Amino acid sequence: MARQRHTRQRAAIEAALAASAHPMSPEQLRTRAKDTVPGLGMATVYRAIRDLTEEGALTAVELPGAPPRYELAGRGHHHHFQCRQCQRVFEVDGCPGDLSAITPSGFALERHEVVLYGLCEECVPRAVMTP
Amino acid sequence: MARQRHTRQRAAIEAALAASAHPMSPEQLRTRAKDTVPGLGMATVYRAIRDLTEEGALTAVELPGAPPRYELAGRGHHHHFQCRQCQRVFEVDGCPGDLSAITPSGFALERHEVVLYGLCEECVPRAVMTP
DNA sequence: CCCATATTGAGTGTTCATTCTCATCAACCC
DNA sequence: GGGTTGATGAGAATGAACACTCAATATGGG
Repeated sequence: MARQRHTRQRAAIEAALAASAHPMSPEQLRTRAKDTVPGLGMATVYRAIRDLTEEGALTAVELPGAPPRYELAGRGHHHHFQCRQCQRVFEVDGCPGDLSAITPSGFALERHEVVLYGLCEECVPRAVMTP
Repeated sequence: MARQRHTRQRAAIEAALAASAHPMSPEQLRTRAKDTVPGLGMATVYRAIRDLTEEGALTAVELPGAPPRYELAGRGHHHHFQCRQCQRVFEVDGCPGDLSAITPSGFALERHEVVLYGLCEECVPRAVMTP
């Protein structure tokens, strides 16, 4: 059922999501929201994720080999970049475009995911120094 | 340590991998190999996967939101198509090509994954009939 | 063929992510 | 301000994927 009361914890979770530039794991979300509501429990974070997703306000970002991360919905079509060093996930604005050319014949293409891997802006310098 | 003896179960697992046109989950692998070795246990499948991967003969295919599947190594760069109906994963030969154009500036792109979703050859007809 | 021992398989353990339980707390209508 | 009751939080419970244990089995060199 939809929630009926406004609580500090729910507000903190939504604020953390709105403030973040990249999709967040439930743990990351809790850590951020704890700045506002120190006692915040994991169960509350998961409840918020469930409810917001049902409302359509939150989108799950599924990456290979990792639990889903979450970002606010309505950002339009985009992809993600995961840093192999810090593990953080960033948004990528572009898109390779129409992939029907590489779709096997007889198959119906409905959507696609592209994930880029490498080093993020912050980890590139560190990698150069450490051979 | 590397294995030292040839066993029926190991042979059955390797044969199942070689015979399959698409990456297989550990469960699928066990089901196929059981045709040859009925009593095959999961532990043996997981041990085979570990050993073959260490030897470089097996590659893990990580798909978003699903446990890894495995395919024999040495097939060259390619991507995958997952059917939303039967959940099977197929190989896709093409590749969108150079994605450095959409990589955020300052980031170092090392590799990419592309996953296509939709209906496979077998599920397309069924979907048309069932509205 | 025999036997030392690598390998197997059934069951148990572990780990991780997520959900549930329920007593306590706090929104919000009055 | 008080009371109703929905929301929270700590911890236990669940579920999935995979690794470990160990007695029984089977491989392959001699």
